[in-house]
Amino acid sequence: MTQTARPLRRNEIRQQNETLILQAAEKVFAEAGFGGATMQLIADMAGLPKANLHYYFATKEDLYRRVVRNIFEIWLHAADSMDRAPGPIEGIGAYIDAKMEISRRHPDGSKVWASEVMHGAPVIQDYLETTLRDWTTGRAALIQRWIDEGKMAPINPEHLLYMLWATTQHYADFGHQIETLNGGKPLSPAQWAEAKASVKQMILRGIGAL
Amino acid sequence: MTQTARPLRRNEIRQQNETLILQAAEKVFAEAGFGGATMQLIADMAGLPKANLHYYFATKEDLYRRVVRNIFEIWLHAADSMDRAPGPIEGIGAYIDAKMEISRRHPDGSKVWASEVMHGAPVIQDYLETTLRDWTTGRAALIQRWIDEGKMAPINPEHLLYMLWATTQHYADFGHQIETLNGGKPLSPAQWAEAKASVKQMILRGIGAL
DNA sequence: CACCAACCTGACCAATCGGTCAACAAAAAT
DNA sequence: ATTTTTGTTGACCGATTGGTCAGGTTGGTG
Repeated sequence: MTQTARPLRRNEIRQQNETLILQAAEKVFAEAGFGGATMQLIADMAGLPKANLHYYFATKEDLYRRVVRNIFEIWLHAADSMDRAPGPIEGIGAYIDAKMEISRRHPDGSKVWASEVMHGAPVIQDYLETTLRDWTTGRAALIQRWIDEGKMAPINPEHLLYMLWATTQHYADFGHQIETLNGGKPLSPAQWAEAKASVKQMILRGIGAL
Repeated sequence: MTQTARPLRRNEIRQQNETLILQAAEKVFAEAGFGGATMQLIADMAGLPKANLHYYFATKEDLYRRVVRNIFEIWLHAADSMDRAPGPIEGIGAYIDAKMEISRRHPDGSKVWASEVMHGAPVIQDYLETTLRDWTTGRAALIQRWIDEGKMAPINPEHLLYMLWATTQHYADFGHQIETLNGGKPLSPAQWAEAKASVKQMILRGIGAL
């Protein structure tokens, strides 16, 4: 006999349904893009009537904005390990590990972000100009410090950051292509480990840190 | 007095309008995605009535398919320089140059391709499984040969190819983000040259070819 | 010149979209 | 127990979508 479900309290209902909708939305936005996604599709995937979505999120754009912000937050935290590192081997190595792990576990979020930026960042332009810009200049300064201390080769820090972003996110955004080239099967845990190791090895040697 | 336009011949009309529509479509698909793009928008950008688009391209999907194929063709040709190279420095260096130049001159095409793959390649899956797979295994073998000849460090060839694709296409797909971080201005010719040099330096050193 | 095939397009249509709303159910507050 | 707030939903709406089509125009051909 299954236990009869305890009636939910107000806070629980709200939070449960919001995360349920957000998860469904992330998936649908990733698969169809903002323009191709429909509230009906998201509702079906969440198992709720469409009108219920509009009770929690006023418009499609509001819902989309929340999804994009969630991913951005995750990425910002991924760089924490970079700051507390004595040098590029540990710092950039840990950053690659963290970002590869995100590509593996949140591929949909990564795709939504990529799609948003590709279309001119219509809803998160202010984030790019404030939070992301500050973040970037900060890390560029950190990299420059490592260069000045002789811990790595003299390299344009911004282009290094672009390479880190591009390479790690590629495994999420182009996961379908990689899967197809892998015989139609997703990367196994061992293959993920090899991907991580390959990326780390090439980049760390590429910046003269090895 | 402007010269009165000579009446166009049949072949010219067809070809002229098709390329006009394809160019407009590439731009609109890149900016709005497949789902967000509308035939009306493409028609306006091409300066033709919507019904005329359907005369040359039966459906929106047909038009989209043609756009995607065009980009794919361009990318395939970019690798020609890689084959005729004696080693990785010339071969991979030339490939990076070619792909960076494509990112610079065909950013819209690159975005359409990225969007297509991100959404599960609904219209070019067969190309991925045939042409692209053959291409990839061929180049991976070429890289492996270079490794065996001691011309570069032992590296997983597939992950190297992924890094090449990711890094070069990033400058097209995430061009808006790069532009924002560049103070809101597009990369200058000098900055593009530095981007190219940085990418080449990091990757060629990363694979132990320098 | 007459004729045909290719080209052009305003008007139209069924389908679908994001979003609204009135009526109702359930939980919390009084 | 009654009232109030919060959550739920089927039915509906105006707007927009991809696509059609009849009727007209234009270039090639004999």
